[in-house]
Amino acid sequence: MDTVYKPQNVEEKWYQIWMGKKAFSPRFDTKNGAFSIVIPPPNITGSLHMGHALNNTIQDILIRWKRMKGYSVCWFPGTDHAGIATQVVVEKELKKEGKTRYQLGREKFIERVWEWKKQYGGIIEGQLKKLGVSCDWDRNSFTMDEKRSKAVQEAFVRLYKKGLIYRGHRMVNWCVRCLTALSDLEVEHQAEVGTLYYLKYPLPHPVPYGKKKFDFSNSEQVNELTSVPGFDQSLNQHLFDSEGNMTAVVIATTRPETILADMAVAVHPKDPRYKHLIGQEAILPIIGRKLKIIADEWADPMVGTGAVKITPAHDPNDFEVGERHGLKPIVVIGLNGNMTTNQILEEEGRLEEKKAQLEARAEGKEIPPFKEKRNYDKYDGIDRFKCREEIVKDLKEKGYWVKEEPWGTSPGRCARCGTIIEPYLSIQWFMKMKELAAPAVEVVKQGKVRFHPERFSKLYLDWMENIKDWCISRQLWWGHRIPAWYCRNMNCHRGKKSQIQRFGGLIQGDLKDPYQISPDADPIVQKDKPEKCPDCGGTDLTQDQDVLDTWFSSALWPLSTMGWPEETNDLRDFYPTQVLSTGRDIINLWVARMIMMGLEFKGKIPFSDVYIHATILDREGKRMSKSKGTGVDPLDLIQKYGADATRFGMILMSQGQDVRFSEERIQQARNFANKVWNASRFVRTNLSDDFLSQIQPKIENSTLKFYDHWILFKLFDAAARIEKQLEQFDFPAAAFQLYDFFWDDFCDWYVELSKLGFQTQKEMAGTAAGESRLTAVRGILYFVLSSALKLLHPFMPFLTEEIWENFNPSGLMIHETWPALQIKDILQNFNASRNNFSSSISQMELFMETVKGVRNMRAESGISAKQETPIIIRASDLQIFEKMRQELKAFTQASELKIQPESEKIPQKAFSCQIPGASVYLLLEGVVDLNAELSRLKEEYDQSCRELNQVRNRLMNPEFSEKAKKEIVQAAQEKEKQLSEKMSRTRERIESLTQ
RNA sequence: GGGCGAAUAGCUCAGUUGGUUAGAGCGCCUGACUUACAUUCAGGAGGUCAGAGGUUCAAGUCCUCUUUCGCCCA
Repeated sequence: MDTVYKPQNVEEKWYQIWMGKKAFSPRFDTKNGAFSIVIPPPNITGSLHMGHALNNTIQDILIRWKRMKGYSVCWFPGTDHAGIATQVVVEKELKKEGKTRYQLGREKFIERVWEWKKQYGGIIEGQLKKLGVSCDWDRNSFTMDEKRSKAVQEAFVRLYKKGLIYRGHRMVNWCVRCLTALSDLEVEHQAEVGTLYYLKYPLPHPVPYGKKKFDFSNSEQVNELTSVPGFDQSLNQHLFDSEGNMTAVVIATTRPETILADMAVAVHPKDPRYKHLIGQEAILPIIGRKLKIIADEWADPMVGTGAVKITPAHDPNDFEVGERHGLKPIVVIGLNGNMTTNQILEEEGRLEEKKAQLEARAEGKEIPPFKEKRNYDKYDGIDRFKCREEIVKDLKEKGYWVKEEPWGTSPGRCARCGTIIEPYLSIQWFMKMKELAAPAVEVVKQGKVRFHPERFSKLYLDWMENIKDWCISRQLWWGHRIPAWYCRNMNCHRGKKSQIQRFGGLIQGDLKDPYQISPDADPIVQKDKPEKCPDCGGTDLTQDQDVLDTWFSSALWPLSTMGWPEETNDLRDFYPTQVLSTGRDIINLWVARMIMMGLEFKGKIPFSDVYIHATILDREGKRMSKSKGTGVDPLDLIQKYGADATRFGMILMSQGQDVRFSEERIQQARNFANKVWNASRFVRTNLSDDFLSQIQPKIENSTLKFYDHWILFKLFDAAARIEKQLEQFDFPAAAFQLYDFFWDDFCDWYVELSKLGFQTQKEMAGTAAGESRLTAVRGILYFVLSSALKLLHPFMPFLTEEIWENFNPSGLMIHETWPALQIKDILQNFNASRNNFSSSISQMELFMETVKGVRNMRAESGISAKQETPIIIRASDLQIFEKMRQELKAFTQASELKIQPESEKIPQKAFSCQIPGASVYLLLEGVVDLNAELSRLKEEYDQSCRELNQVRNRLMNPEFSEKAKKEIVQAAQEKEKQLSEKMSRTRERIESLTQ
């Protein structure tokens, strides 16, 4: 064994061995039942980031722990096809070749994506393997593979037939860059400072304000006017003529570019400022369209002027207002985010002229002008934000701009590309969520599905209880194509209903609308393509162009990985799973949907415990970002420190819900791995092969010393805590427990003490007592180390496996049995009594106090640790010190150790310290700096005095002894006794020095 | 606007149902190559627990308010 652990040399080897021996496959020969987890499938375009690394480490800890505990364990791995992301990646590749996906065509493009997937889609799986995950790779799944696609089709058809999936003409979130609809959860909002523009819409004729004719010179009337809440007097000049009649209405908007699509002006029905305008008309600037002034509660009197323009085609709320008031939506922003006047042109009968213009442009001919020019023609085809500037400029020039002010907004942005999304009216597929959510709410409320930490259930419930229908169709090519077909026979009843409709979302320069089929269409929904139309028998059928949201297939993941809808053995054996571990950002996006689908299709929850792990942030506390270069690549860490250290370090830092990454933690873990390695090396070199070949070395309690008992107690205590912490998903606590036990207790104290055991054996070589003591020390070392290695294995699989080979060459650590250590078993195992153990433990504590006291004195007095010095212990109980004379002498580097009753004279030329029940003196041969010793003692005395006062104050309070628990009062009394005893010893010492 | 979380040593973080002198790692200072390990060992310094008020015999811990920061939802 090398003196330094080199992870790079062993990790690959062990992963191959585990794979070769099928160590990750479930074993059904156990009595403990099943334990299964489905992996949150990483995206095939992605590469391993810190979130993956942490999450998969957590799952692997659980999996390896349960495997060692004897469960039939299965971890289902797999990847996700990531519709948009993958399509974008392949499109970029095509762009380098100067091609677009449209040139390739849908089929060819999809072939191309599969090729890409074959080449790069497995990268992340390889990266997970580097981390050491023990997934059952024989059960690997991909959301687009044949089985998973079948599950998607089955689910879609069943939900459609139940009426839980429907087509609808609705306002959706549209990404003008990705050219697809998005669900609400894929839109992110971030506060920004925008502008609120106040624009004047003139009235066709003056309207008297209220009953009276309004007179500006009449202060009473002005007062009446301004007494209306929210009335902005500075607008008077824009609103009234000299007669006091209203001549215009001022609206406030953040999106002036959409005025082209304005269909009404709305005011609140109770708003006194505008009561008299309801039912009147206003004239839309630039366009000249006459707008009805309508009363609708959507208009908020507190915002802007209280009057608001209504653009049914470009705002979800306005759309609803439009529905209520029968307003026609007119689309003026195209699918790509550029303005389009096509619909307006169509209404004006000028669309043919535009077509001619486009054709002329395409052929390079002279472009014929419109016969009649309109002043809004120039906006056609320009970017929506550019258009905003243009329109504001034009409104200013023409006197319609009143004022503008900064305004807080939070525009929706595409979660994938950051582009500001456009509310877009289109035909999409939706899933009805209320009905599906109801049972999924119940299972969480009843505690059948538990979140860890618990508070995340609130997040889940809040969302689920206010759930809206889910837009599941995407205008992409890569994904599960919706299994719906339409008849195109115009003579067929069904075919007529399916007729292609065009909506406003035209892309400028390409008048061919994306294929849209009437919202009234009656699709044939089934898993495979129908041979003919069930109504007319015609074969001219066309499949829906849309694919499903990737999350649709993810929602089925726990079912589909196990082969649903087939009644598979895996479903029988492993569904439901026990734990789902993931990040909090996808609780609603993914976890909630899996619960709904699991209940819907299997009638069972998909998992009982949801663990939400910490989010690893960068050093500044910001989200790690690849583009900003603030990301930490876990593969670099694995390369540098080893997979085990990366795993352990991440766990150490993963406390709380947001964690700043610190490489120091990984280093700490690397150092720990090395410590474990070297301690194992020490133990191994002190064990003979013969010893290891014995099944279980017999250890007689009579051969055990106090520190043997102590380390056993510490081991059992640690094991019990670790077990509990793992059960409670407290991984950092378990890791720290292992760290502290192994390093502080085992290495720093026990291993050092055990060396004395080996020395003793030398001295007593050949004697029976020496031999049995040697066996005992070896036995304890082996027992404690091997137990600790097993406890450590789920956290550091490679290291422990590599070490284990040296102890047990024929077996694998991954197959070892988890140490079931409980404090009560300790006595039985070692045939010892409770008293025996507890006195050993307090003896060890006293031993450590004494040693630390002497070490401290040596450091403070500048005596090297090596220099042997006489030491005197004056104690009330001599026996207890006599019992550990040998160990004390060795650990304090005493040239001579005297254990004396307190009646003995106090040594003069010495440093001293007080420990419970005794004073320890370090005798100095040369001159003792008595002043240094005195000031040290005085400080100690003062400190004790302060503490004593605190304790006494508490004890003197009658309420304390009345109300506090007995143990607490007793502890305080004990403390007082100890302190006053210590103080009298210190005082005695001070007096002896000052006399 | 609503909700959640955080604020503890120079840095990153622990701190169980309130109960001895508030801990760890790193960093810093002092000393040591002690036959498993310098990725080590021994010792030390360093904290008004964000601020104010309250409950209690007792508050880092519970309650209220304030300040700062992060996240989520609308």
